[in-house]
Amino acid sequence: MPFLENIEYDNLIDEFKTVLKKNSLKFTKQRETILQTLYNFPGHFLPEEFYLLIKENNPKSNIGIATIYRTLNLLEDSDIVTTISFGKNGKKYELANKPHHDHIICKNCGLILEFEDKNIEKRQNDIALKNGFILTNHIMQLYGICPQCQKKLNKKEI
Amino acid sequence: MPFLENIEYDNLIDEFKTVLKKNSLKFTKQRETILQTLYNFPGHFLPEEFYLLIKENNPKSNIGIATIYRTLNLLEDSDIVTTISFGKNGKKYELANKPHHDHIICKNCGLILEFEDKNIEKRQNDIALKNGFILTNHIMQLYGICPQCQKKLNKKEI
DNA sequence: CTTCGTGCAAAAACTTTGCAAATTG
DNA sequence: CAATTTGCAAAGTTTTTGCACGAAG
Repeated sequence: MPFLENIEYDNLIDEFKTVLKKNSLKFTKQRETILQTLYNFPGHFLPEEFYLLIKENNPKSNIGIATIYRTLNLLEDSDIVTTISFGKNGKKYELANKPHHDHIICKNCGLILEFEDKNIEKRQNDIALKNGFILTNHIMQLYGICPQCQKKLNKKEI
Repeated sequence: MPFLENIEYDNLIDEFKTVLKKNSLKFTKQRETILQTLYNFPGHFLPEEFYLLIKENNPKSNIGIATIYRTLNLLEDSDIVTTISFGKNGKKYELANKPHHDHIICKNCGLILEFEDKNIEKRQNDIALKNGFILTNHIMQLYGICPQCQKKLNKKEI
C-alpha cells in the first residue's frame, strides 16, 4: 500500500531494523505488517486482537497467530512495544514510542483510556529532585470503574 | 495455630467475612489459609506461587490449585487483593489493604524510595472524574538515577 | 546458499468448570 | 439439613515449540 511520507513511521521502522540487525534477525513481510498495524491502530490490543485486525486489513497476508506472539515478544524485549495487563484480560500491547501518556483502566471491563497531565508531571519532577533523583521516566495507572460499567453494575444490584 | 493479637490481621479477616456474608458465601479453612498467607508474605505472587507457598507452610492442608484460583478471583473482585503484571510474568496478586504509597526507583542500583503526595492524588481524582471513572486505586512509579549512582556514573565517565 | 522465519499442528502452560463428597451456617 | 465449597480430573484457553518449507541477507 502506498502511503504518504511519514517520518514518524519511518523512524519506527528504522528503529526496528536496527534492533534486528544488532541480533542478526531478518526484516520480514510479517514483522513489517505487525509494526504497521501497531502504528496505524493506536490502542491496546491482545495478541488475538492483533491477529484478527491484521487478517481483516491484510486479507492476502496469511499470517499465523504464532508469528504474532513471536513478534510481539520480540518487540517487547526491544522496548518498541510496552504491555499492560489488568483484571480478567491478558497482556495488552501498545507502541512504546508514542508521546508520553498515562492510563486510566476499568477494573471491570478492561477499558483503557489515555491521559496526560503536565501538572502531575511537574510535581513528579519536584519529588524526584527533592530526593536527589534524576528522573528518566515513570509509570502511572489509575484504576477504577468506567461509566458504562457503573451503569451495568448498578442495574445488576437492583 | 495460636498467634499474638494482631488487630490489622483481624480487621482483614473481618473485611473478608463481611464480603462473604454479603454474598451468602462461607468462611472456609481454605479461604482463611489463603488470606493468612497473603498477610504473612507481603509481596506479589502468581497463583502457582501461592499454591506452593501454602503447601510448604501448611503441609496438612491439602489445598487444590483450583481453590487458589477461585479464591484469588473472589478476593480480587472484592478489592481485598489487587493484581499487577510486570513484563514476562503473568498476573501477580498482593494484598490491597496496605497503607498507600508510591515508589521512586533507581534504574541503576534498584534502590526504592517511597513517597506520598496529596497534591498528585487529588489531581488523579480530578482526571478520573473528568473521564467519568470512579477511582479505586492507582500505581505510580518514578524511574531515575539515585544520588549515589549519579556520583558513581560520573566518575566512570572521566 | 546459509541462516533465519513462517505456518501449521502438536505440546505445554495456564485457568476454569462439572461433579460427588465434605463442610459450613 | 440446605446450601455452598472442595479436590479432582476433565475441558477450555492461551502461549510456545518442533519441523519442513520458504524467504531474506
